[in-house]
Amino acid sequence: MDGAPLPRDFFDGPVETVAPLLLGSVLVHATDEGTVAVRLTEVEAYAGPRDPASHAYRGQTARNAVMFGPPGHAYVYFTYGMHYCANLVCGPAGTASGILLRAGEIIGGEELAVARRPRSSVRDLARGPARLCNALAIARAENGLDVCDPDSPLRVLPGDRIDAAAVRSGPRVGVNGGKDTPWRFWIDGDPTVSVYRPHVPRRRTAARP
DNA sequence: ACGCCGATTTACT
DNA sequence: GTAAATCGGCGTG
Repeated sequence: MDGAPLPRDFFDGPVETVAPLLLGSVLVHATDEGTVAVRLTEVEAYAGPRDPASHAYRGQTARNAVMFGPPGHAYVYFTYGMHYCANLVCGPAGTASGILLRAGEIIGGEELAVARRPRSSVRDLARGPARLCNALAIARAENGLDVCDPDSPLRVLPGDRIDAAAVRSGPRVGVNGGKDTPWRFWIDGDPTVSVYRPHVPRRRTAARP
């Protein structure tokens, strides 16, 4: 897995424009265990403070601070008490927009990815945002890394160009606000695209008599 | 095939 | 207190 990462200006544009162009690109994470690479097949765009579904909607906090920084950096957040999800910051600094990496196909280091996720089939290794982070060992330590830096352990490399006709879009997964915004993008027919689950409010888990 | 549920942190009301 | 950019296990059909 070699070659120059995507240039920073690739990410320096409207997030909903950049997100579909990111499909087919390759995210690489090198650790002391080895290197795993994933070809991105599904992403979601989140705009800044004007997008009710975005973590930046209510302004800057300690968690989302990276979103307010320069483009081309990884915003990794922890959710549901156990999972990590990764975004790539987009647009000019301060725009606070990001592209959630929802799914991909493992194209390098499959053995290591399987070792990290022994219960998953090969197809499921990075099929879902938290699974993708798990397979690539992306966690808190990777928050803020520059994916355009050739020396960074976490990088994004250009991939084969995806024909625009092969890119499909639809509503984002698991979000309440902005359901009418079709900012989920995926490669049509790719088996590693996550299964679409419409948002269903979960019943409260609290207070039982 | 599908539905329910628990795990358990973070941010916000 | 409670919902959240989730996942895997276990139940039922």
